Amino acid sequence: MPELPEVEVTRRGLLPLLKHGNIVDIQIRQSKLRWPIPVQQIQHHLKNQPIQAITRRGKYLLFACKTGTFLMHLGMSGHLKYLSAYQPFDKHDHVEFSFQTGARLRYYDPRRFGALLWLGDHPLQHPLLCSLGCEPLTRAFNADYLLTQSRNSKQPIKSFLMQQQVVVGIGNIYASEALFHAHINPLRPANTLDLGECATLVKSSKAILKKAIRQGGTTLRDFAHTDGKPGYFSHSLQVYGRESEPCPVCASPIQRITLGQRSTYFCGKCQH
DNA sequence: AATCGCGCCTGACGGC
DNA sequence: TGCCGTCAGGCGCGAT
Repeated sequence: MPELPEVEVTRRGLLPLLKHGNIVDIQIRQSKLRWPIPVQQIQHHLKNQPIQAITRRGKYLLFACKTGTFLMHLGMSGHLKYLSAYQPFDKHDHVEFSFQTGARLRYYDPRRFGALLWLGDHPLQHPLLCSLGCEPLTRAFNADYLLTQSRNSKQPIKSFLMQQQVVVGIGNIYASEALFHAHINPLRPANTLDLGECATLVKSSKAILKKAIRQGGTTLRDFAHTDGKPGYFSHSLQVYGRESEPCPVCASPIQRITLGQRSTYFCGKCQH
């Protein structure tokens, strides 16, 4: 469940963990994720430590402890289960952290494209984090920034928007949604957008992400108390996954094309 | 320097 | 019923 809104909703849902005392046990049932989990380091640095803060950078979750920080990425299919007591393990429950109070945090990821790494004392200097672009919901992501960044890129704007070195957190779904909202054709070379279009796209991206996070608030309750199924937000998607359906604005059929080997949805009439 | 395409994995779904 | 191809929300890497 990997784009920024889902990760942010997950982060907020996990904050109660800060009150569950020390991690008393870490069970790693499958260490082969995108990179092998550094089992020894994780065990050594986290056992008998409380989690002091949970933050997010792009789609990465960062868990801070006195001994350092560990990173979690949910890949394509990962999500976290926050249990108040033991439950039987699912086949794809790869890691479990048990807390003093009996609460448990489980990392579940059928496709295993995710990651769990130990970053130590200077997490933001880690290679995975140090070259990330700005956070989309901050003032750093603005029209001037997007204009400057895009000047020497001929990439389709949709692919460009998904580059985490430019702006973090926008994945395949929200890229299509933001461009639809901004009335910009996903195929447009990034360097052909003018300042006004950059402003619109920035505004649209922020609006879409914020709305998704708000709706994730609903999912948050499910996340904490039921089986932890990820939120899909599909009911609010305007174009994603809606090939051939009428455009919600002009009713002409939504088109699906492939860009950078990813499905891309747009309205050929509304988006220029 | 920028961009493309591959591969990592499992599972769901549709067609035959 | 089973088999097979296709598709899936990410991302780093090597090749061009």
